[in-house]
Amino acid sequence: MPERTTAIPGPPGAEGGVQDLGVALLVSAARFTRWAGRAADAPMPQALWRALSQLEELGPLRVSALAALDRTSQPTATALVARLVEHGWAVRAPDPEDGRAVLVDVSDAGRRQLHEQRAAAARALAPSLGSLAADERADLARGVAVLDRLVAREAPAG
Amino acid sequence: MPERTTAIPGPPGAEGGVQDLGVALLVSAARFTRWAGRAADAPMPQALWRALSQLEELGPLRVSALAALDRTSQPTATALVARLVEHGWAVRAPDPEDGRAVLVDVSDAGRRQLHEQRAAAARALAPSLGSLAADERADLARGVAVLDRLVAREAPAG
DNA sequence: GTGACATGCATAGCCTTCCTATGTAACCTG
DNA sequence: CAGGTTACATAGGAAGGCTATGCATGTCAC
Repeated sequence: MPERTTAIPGPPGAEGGVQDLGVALLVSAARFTRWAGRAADAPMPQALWRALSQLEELGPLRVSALAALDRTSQPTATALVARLVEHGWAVRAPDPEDGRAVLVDVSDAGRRQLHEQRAAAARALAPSLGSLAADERADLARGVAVLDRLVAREAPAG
Repeated sequence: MPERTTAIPGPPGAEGGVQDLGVALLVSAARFTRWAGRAADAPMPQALWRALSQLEELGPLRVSALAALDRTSQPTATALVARLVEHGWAVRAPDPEDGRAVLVDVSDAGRRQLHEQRAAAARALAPSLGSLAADERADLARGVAVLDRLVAREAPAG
């Protein structure tokens, strides 16, 4: 094999960095997400799991707020909510303060489902993560923390 | 704000870490991928960009090898290759050693497109990454490195 | 050789997940 | 209460992915 030079020149030494870091991060995150999504045979499709997580984290939400948080269009959020409600994982209630708005929240069944989903994901990933050295896991955890802050910072004000 | 407790509870038991790390990683990676994918108005759809990157990194590949690397089904890889070829970003050649097989490789146009894609992604992410502190970026870079190793380790033998 | 199985890719048909554009009902402002 | 704005729903369509299946080529036992 001709050993092509790598397509993603990592930030080996100097700064080189912000540009490469962004691309490397995007590539790695995308590949990992894809891999993990297939490895874990999910009880719930990704889109629903994402939406349901947002609801659990951030309480009752309007459809449009959910759309903003999930970075989807409002129609997509409407559809997601409809499917969640069909499954019994979320409930819709009129907003007492605004007749146009709808407040969506997780149901108890949704919470249970979410825990199961997370457990399945954890099971699927455990072997791989377990094969890492302790300091690698620590690096990964710090990276995740930064990533969380990054994404949160870009989040809509709500 | 009611301050709901975090959505990602840990297993009460012993080490606590690996499980949570996996779920947190998956959640963050998925959210980041989704956010970045929308923020960068991509000249090329994600699926094509993924496939093309693999081709550039790993040289001429059989369709089935590409499928394995990209964690897609073989029919999906066939479709991706067809679209890449349509755009002129990849070329197909018969495998001289196996009449059934096809060797796919990036074209020069594909390489140019890929560089442009990466530049666009870098531009889109630069402001966010730039807003991080230097040590945060370093943490992130280390995390990405670990993630790369993790995904690579799970990759098919090829 | 030649029949039987294995392998590599293509095709068919379907589902999910998104999008934009547009409609409708409820709010607000003068 | 007319006109604009806001919040959600609906319509229609594209992309990306899957399983199942078909077809051609290799491989191996005999």
